[in-house]
Amino acid sequence: MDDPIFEFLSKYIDLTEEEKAIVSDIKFVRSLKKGTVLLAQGDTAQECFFILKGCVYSYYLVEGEVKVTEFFEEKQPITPVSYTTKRPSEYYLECLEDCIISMGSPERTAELMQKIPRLALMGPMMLEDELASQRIKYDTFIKLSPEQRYLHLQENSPQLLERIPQYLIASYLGIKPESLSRIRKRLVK
Amino acid sequence: MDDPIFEFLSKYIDLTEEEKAIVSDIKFVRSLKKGTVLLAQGDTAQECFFILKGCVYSYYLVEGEVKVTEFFEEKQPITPVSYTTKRPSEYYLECLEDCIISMGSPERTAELMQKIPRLALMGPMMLEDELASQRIKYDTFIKLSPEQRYLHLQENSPQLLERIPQYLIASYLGIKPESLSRIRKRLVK
DNA sequence: ATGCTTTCTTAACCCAAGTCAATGAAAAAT
DNA sequence: ATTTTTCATTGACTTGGGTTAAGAAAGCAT
Repeated sequence: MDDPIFEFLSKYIDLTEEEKAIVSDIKFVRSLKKGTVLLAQGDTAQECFFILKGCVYSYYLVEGEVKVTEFFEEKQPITPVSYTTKRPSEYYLECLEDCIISMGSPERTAELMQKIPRLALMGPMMLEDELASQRIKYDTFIKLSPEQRYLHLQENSPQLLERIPQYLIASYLGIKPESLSRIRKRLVK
Repeated sequence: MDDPIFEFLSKYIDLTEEEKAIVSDIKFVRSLKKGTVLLAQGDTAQECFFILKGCVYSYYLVEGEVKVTEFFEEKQPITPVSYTTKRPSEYYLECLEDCIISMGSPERTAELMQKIPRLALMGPMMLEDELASQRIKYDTFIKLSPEQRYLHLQENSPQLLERIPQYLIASYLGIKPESLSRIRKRLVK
């Protein structure tokens, strides 16, 4: 059983084979086409996600303009703010490629917790990790200029530059596609 | 007993008078002069903080330049990343005014948890709040231009503009003091 | 293959923020 | 009270990202 979901869970908790079988039994996987909107602004999230295959991004629509805040890849969990707060989402979640995604619902989560109580310990641990990475993201953005942010991305997540269109990378860096083109040109020298 | 610390705790948990007495007994309060460094880059935090009076800010030193990431005021808890991870801090925490601060240590926290076990429930709740506000901060920064960020601050935290020197506000907005001066001048019209 | 759409690049021009330097105002130190 | 230091503003000039528009390149569908 080399499901990516177990590789992820093992970061927090060691499951027995029986427990893995329970998880496999309960989990709900769907294949989604590129462009599928997992969560729209204004809607309240009914599900959280775990990416088995593919790539998802989150963005705000500000006066008709896309402002990308995050890319998610394989083995990453996505817990929309709206899923936690039960209030309408301020941002979109959309598949950037054809995706295979495990969908989490409050009901399935409750069932899992009931059958494997110690899974509940994962919650705060994931929260802590999430908070740490969110802080790093903010601090990095504040500390660096657009050009430095591009270099930082190249250094730390080169695979994103391969798989994601440049106009979305530009948005993620807080600049326009034209500016990213110029930055890349400058850096070649 | 109108200690600000109880007003804060009541957001998460209702304490009886006896429990409040226990908290009062264990808590450790100190008065600190303006300019006191609560945590220096490179040091590992031994304490977390709760501001009873005064104002604290966090900043990175990047190539000799101060990059402010956050201001903390009365009734705000400060849990340095370094306190959670036990690794050296990447940023500074410093008193912007004379402060009265309640200091939290692992030992005192353990003692509190032992005497009032349900306080442990607060941890994940605070984490969740912290994560939400961190996300909002990042998203706001990404979505807005420097000028819009200034207006946003004026709208949402006008008291900060009163009590904090402009060159630190400028840094917090991601710009230079001269630029903030010009923005303010533009906006007067 | 062929055309159609999406994405990327380039160029010319504009504007806001950065830089450097000087001055003035306010706060702190003595 | 006066000196010193810190903070805020202004001006002249530079720089880098935004805007607009055009064309090239890469993907996609038929």
